[in-house]
Amino acid sequence: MILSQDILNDTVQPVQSSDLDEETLFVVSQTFKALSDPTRIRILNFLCSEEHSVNEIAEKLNLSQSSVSHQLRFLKNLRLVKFRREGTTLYYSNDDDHIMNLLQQAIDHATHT
Amino acid sequence: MILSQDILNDTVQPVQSSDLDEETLFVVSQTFKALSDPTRIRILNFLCSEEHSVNEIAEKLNLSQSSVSHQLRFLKNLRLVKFRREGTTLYYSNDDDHIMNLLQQAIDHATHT
DNA sequence: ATAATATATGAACATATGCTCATATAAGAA
DNA sequence: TTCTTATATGAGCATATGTTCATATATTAT
Repeated sequence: MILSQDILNDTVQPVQSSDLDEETLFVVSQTFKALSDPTRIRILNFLCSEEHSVNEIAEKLNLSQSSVSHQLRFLKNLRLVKFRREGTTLYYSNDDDHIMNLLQQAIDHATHT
Repeated sequence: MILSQDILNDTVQPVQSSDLDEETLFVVSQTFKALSDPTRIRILNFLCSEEHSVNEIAEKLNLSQSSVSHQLRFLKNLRLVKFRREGTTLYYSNDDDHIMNLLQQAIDHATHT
């Protein structure tokens, strides 16, 4: 069985550490900050497979509507999620496959250890 | 040119969102928290290629010795870095290639955008 | 033992974060 | 319009976080 980790570890070329400019530093830290909270991780993981409304998220994950809404705004500002309206209901979904991939790798890493 | 991202995106199988247990949630969030601070990102990026002493890190990155030491303790607790002693000098280095890989991917993603 | 150098640590402080509560807004139904 | 449902938002609060300052510890040299 070939895991994505193995493929990665075999193909990445040695990376040299160059100084990171402030812009990059900000974007990277913000991105990881988004993934550093259990509630946001659960929301992103829930949105990983398919779209869900705010209330669905709140109910399934046992969170308050307000808390979910606040976190979704955070994630939307970072363009990690997007939404589509249907009447009064907003369906949120994944908007950044690459970051979702990072999350999945970390989950695999943590689970598989 | 084949990028690691392309390889990844082509090989990962669709992931189903299952509920994450508390343990996994904690480990994943802690890991990303380590990568969510600009200072720690700079330190890890600096240690990416080769080992450095505490003072080297502080001088090269223009940080206080105390701040670097505190952050290194944080990173060591998460087993992201390790150290080796030589006299009174401690040389710190990367201790988790997989997480370093995540960081590099995020930096590439941010830079390459 | 004393001094010098390298690193670690604890307290204090300012700021950031995430939650709840109450309320506002928005869209559709009656 | 009024009511209902779904979501957004701001204030307030408790906790977490990152830095500095002062000092402790550890290793080596004299």
